[in-house]
Amino acid sequence: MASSPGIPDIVIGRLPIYLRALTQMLQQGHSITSSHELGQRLGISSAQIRKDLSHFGEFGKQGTGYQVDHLLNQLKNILQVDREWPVVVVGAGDLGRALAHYRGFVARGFRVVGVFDTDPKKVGTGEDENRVRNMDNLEDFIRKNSVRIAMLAVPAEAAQAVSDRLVAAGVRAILNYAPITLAAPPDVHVQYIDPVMHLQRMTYYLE
Amino acid sequence: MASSPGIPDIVIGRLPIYLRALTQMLQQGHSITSSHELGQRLGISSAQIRKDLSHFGEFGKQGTGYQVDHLLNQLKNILQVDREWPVVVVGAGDLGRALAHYRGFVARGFRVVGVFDTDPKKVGTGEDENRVRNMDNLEDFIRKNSVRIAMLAVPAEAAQAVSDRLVAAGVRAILNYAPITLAAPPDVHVQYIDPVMHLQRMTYYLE
DNA sequence: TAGATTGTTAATCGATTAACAATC
DNA sequence: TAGATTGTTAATCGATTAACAATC
Repeated sequence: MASSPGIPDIVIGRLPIYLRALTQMLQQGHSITSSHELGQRLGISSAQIRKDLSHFGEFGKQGTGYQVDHLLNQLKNILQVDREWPVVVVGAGDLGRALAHYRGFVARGFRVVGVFDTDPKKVGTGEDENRVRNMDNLEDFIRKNSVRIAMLAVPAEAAQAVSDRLVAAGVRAILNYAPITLAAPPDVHVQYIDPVMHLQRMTYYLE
Repeated sequence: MASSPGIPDIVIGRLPIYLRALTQMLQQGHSITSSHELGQRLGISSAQIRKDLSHFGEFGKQGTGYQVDHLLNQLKNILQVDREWPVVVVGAGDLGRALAHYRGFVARGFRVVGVFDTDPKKVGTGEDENRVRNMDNLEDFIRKNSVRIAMLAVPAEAAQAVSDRLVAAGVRAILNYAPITLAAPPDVHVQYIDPVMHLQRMTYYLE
């Protein structure tokens, strides 16, 4: 999770938000926008958006604003999603299969190229790229396909062990759906998705 | 999303992380811990953990640390997850069904009490509480069951309209899986889960 | 030109960390 | 008692915001 250069992590975290909003704007036919308009949509100040973008260059025009498609492409380039990253899904339970079937990845830079599970009943089920593979072949597959990104949808008890195998095989980014904090080397990026944590954050404010 | 009292939002957001780690510690048989130990596990400084907790009271003992089960219960109380919140899932696609089937909610304060979809082919499928209900009955169901929390797993195009209906019916917390920013009144809390945004955040650092 | 909006600097605000007295 | 760790204060650090010259 180390970030050597000068750009704050929190800024990087907002770029995908901008990217998503700009994509939507383009779909809605907006060809020009401004930091003010974008900010209003997202509940972010216009100053923050301009400041964030200024870390990477100048993308706008005084008096006019930003060309949506141009800014979009710049952000894709910065985030390195102007290409298609192969991704493996580990765990073929309900969630793993939902991830494997999800149609929204490709348009945004990712393609699920392999799904893995230990359960012999699950291995072999599913169509094409979603055919569930045996976990024994995990490392081979990752190496042969130069996979750098994995989504982890196994039970909490298994998550750390699987994570270690992924890292050893060359994975450098893990999106972990198991509700535990993973231990990983500093050059491996881990992000967490745990719906319960989001819900618990909201119940604090309820009533 | 308004937070009137003095406790920073960012602090509230860390409490579920502490809660999760403490639960795991208890399972592993630790009955006592310290801010230092907890911090190491989570990659957070011990000072920050003590500072965060100090907003809510004094939960430790000098020289000793924290009684895990006691701190756990205190945090559950603060976050209001020392009870069981009824939750509806809207959208019975792959993701919605995965959420409906997920066994991990109940132990952490939430119970899926209803699943809704517009598709007549889906309505009526599923067992017991997971039986998919017709969207026409959404408002009635929410009111009758005093539901305050919803998980939104519908296509992006439908999300805003469904959100408006949920809010009108009394929902005050929405966990949105659709990849769009929702517009909602200030007293409605919205959290977002978009795996692609997490992936895009990591690709920035790859290579 | 007049109006609008950028990119950037300086000021403000808030969060994190370091340090330590209190005390178990 | 001696060692350890809390809760809290003050210092540091970093992020956000306000303001504005530049300029399209």
